[in-house]
Amino acid sequence: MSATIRDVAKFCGVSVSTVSRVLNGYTDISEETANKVFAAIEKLDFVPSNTARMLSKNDTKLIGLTIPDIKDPFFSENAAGAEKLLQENGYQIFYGNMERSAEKLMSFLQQARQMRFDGLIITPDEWTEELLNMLQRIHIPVVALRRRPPQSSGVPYVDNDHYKGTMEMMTYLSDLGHTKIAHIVLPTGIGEIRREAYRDFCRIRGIEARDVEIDLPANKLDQAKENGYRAMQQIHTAYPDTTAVFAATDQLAIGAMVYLREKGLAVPQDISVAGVNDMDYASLPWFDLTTMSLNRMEMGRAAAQMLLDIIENRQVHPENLLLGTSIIVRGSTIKM
Amino acid sequence: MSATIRDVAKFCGVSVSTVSRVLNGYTDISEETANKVFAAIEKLDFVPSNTARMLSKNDTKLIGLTIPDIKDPFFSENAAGAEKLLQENGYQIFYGNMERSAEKLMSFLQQARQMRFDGLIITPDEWTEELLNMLQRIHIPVVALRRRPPQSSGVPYVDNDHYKGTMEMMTYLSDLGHTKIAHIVLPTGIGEIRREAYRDFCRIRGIEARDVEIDLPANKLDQAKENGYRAMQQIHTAYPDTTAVFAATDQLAIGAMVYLREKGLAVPQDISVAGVNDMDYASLPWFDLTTMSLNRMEMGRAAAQMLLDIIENRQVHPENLLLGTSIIVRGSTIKM
DNA sequence: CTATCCCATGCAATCGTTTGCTTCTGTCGT
DNA sequence: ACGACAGAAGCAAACGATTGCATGGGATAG
Repeated sequence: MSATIRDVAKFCGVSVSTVSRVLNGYTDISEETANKVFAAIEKLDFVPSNTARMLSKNDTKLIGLTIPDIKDPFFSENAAGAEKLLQENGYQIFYGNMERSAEKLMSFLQQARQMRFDGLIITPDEWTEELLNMLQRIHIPVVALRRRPPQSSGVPYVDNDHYKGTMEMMTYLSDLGHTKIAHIVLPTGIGEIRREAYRDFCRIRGIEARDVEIDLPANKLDQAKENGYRAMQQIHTAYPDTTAVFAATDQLAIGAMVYLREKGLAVPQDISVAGVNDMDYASLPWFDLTTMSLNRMEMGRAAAQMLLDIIENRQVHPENLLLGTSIIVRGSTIKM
Repeated sequence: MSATIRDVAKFCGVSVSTVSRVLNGYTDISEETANKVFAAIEKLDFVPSNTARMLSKNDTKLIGLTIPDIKDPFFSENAAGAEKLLQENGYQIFYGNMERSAEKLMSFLQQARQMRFDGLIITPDEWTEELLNMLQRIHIPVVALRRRPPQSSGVPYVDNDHYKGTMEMMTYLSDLGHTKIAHIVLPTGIGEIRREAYRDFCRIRGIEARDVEIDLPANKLDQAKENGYRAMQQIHTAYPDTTAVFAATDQLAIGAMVYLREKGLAVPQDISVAGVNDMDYASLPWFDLTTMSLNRMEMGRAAAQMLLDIIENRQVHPENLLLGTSIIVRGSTIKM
């Protein structure tokens, strides 16, 4: 098919190793030879086979990165952040779309091993025994994103500091004068951390905790709006005097707003609403949503950096990293 | 490092080729030997090297797929559609995030060649000479998605039938009694097709064409909302009696709605608004947007099917494919 | 003038599979 | 009893690079 390094060598009457050295920019080659080789490469339209190179060098410069749900732009931005840094360091990213399926994750990891990836950045929906075993077996450096692995696993991870962020949001709402603040909880590990922060805050300030958990399975997070609606309904029924709601995602917040407006309650005049994520439509007039913004790109970048440190042996066992969040104040929250 | 096929062979006292045949499910192997081999594989935790296999078989089962903009969920769904079919056929997808950069596309194609991809599905922002030359050179089967390649290039493509879809939407609006219908044009190839359909429709029905083109560069399509706002402003100034607007994307439509409401005009009572894409927030109460829905998943799937047909020589030169669209009627459009 | 060293290049093993051919053994038909 | 045949397994040559080591020749030093 395509020309090989041998063809190039033959074409300009040098040995294969010489061509290889030219290709890899070795300096102990006479300029004359180098030029001949370049000319031949051009002429024969030769492109070195990555496959052969991988085999020969026994490393692939390939990093596997899982995307839990390709439809969720959040993850895409994580990925974009990681990609940039890795490419700068000569690595290619191999994406795996998990569609929220643990099974797909397993098969991706199996693939990773067959393909001899140099590293992995994963965002599992759940840390199961099976997953930990698999990671153990494949002998590929791995860092986790957004889902805290069990301490004992030794898998380093990068996430936003949801505890601190929640505290900040609650402080913000509290400083506005709100004392009856509800919280819509996401039934995930992260959700639990935020709930914990929420409850701690309530305890410290001596206000009532009003958290309601939505019952959406982890693989159906796209029904978030409906769930926000239902959660708001519950809150409204159980705690009619609530003046502020902190929802665990913007989508939940929007669902809540839909409910409130349906009931003739004005946001923010009657009740303040805040979310998490700063999705791109959060800034639209109707929503104008106050939200806790996560560092999407930066997370990916940080995870990639961590992985590179491990792969290139700069750091065998890096510290976990919790990135700061920030609160974006818009019109959906208002002074009591 | 990892165990090789040789280790397995040695371990159970057979030849390398025997192990290979077991691995590949050949039938001319005694059951006894096969079992021994399986046991050894298990014991040694052997995983065959894909790299070596690729080199040896001279094919990679890798398909490159470009994503113009990872933040746009539209493309993600294209990808998801393609992925499913390809995986069913034993291919892996290698994604490339182009970030709307022609340069990145070129370097991805170069990569594709080095990696010896078996096929490519690309969605270029523009069909440049440079791009066509590159495709010519790399000798990899390719199909295009969503951007019509020049006829002469011979690159087959899959897209929605924007002409027909636009006609349908215009017919719908017209049937509602609207005769003063404006159109917000996207400055892309697809935009041009829709504009053409729009103008043809106006000519046929004998109504005035009121199309305004937005001036957003192709790499800044995320500013669509601002542009929709400005376009609506232009329309409102130039044609104050307009009663319906068909915007080329949902985001533009939303930008238009923002403008209208700011000016105290009610949608749909004063003016009907329709978009294209059925983005997930189009169905939210405030927007409740009538829209032309494109077949996101199906497009990816169809492109993948076409590519497989070429790769596996079932069809050397497939016909281009235009998928049907459908109009989703919601509350943003109303009878005159 | 020769011993030494360096520069540029070639040789050949290696990476881990696949696969066409050969070889061996035992069975069956005649 | 013997050749033909088939089933099961092995040999060794690919696949297309990389790289440690060997080698040749010219320049330099003593």
